[in-house]
Amino acid sequence: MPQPKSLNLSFDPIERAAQNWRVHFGPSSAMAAVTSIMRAQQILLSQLDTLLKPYDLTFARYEALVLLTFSKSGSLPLSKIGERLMVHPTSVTNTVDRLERAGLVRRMRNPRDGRGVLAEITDRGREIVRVATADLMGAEFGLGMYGEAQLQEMFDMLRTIRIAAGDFPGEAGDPAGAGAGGRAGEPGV
Amino acid sequence: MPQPKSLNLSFDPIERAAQNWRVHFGPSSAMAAVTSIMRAQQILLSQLDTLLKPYDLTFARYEALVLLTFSKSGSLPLSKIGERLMVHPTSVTNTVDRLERAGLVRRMRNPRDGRGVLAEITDRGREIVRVATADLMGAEFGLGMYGEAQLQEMFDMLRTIRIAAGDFPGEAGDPAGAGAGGRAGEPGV
DNA sequence: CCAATGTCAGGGCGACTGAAATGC
DNA sequence: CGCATTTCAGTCGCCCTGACATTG
Repeated sequence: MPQPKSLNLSFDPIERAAQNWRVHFGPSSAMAAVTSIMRAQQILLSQLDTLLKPYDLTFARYEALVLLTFSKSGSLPLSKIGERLMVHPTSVTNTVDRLERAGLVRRMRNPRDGRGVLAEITDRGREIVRVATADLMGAEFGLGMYGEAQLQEMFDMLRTIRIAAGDFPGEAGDPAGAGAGGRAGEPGV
Repeated sequence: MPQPKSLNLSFDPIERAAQNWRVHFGPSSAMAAVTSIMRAQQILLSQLDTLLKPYDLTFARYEALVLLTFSKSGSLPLSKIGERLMVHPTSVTNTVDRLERAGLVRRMRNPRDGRGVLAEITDRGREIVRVATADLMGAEFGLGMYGEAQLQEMFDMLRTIRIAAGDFPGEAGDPAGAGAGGRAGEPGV
């Protein structure tokens, strides 16, 4: 958990860094953007973890729990969890360990693949997700200062990075100028 | 260092999560935006750390080093470094420890404050910054897929979060209060 | 046999708390 | 004295590598 300190500077440290950067090295918009993303993530993660602390959850563990509630049977192979949450297999093991110790999840052998293990959410797990989610939504995930359109814009903008990183195919450009209007809706899949 | 794995999914995991979210909990743009920021940060940090690895630097250490090159004397009190980089005092000690062990920085007593310690960049440190920076700029900080205007937009957008978190006063940047839309400014506080 | 799944051991990194030494 | 600066010890969280057992 990063530091949520107010740190009350009288100036924007990133903007100042960008100015210095320009003087010493040249153009700096990319550097300013990267640093902004880093700091924004730090702030948000800190806020979310703080909100989740009463439930003895971190955001990573919360995400895993939510994922399980989305599945029909309330259970998923650890491999699937790792894939969807984009985390390393050993991290999944660790996450499930903690959730299991907290009684929010249960490990079971995968009936359809003896190599695999299923994580199944417990009733208690479902209840925790319910109340924790209410809290997070109440806090608007720390993004209450944005409007719907801005949130959409942010999502669209950052998707470019994820596509470039090879997270998923992403099919180059938007089909037939669906650009601004399109939301994260279901793309016919 | 997070996983830079391609993970090659056939769909956007965040978009899918957003769809599920809508079904189970309701509106989800904030959730999608937060998750996007998290993933973008992970991707970028991974790329930057990979670029810096040949120099035995992490992005955090690199930032500290760069900050020192910006100062006139090539040295700064550790407290100042922590303030500018927005990191915890103990983290600064740790960062400077590593930089010092690598011979990129030197500790010296602050002549103007016996309590304080200065970190001074060495010639070798300056040289490392030079080449590492060239690498990072060559890679456009992992943001080469964006245009100048988009980078600017991203910076502006994320600044709202930083201001709301109290990083700095904000809303003072624009001359004559030329507010291009509602800013999250607090007048009295 | 080879591939996939999961676990464990071990290490790195960064953030944090609490306590202490030093000097203002 | 209180306060600021820095360090150290220890903890925690997450990520990663490498090795291993089990199973398909």
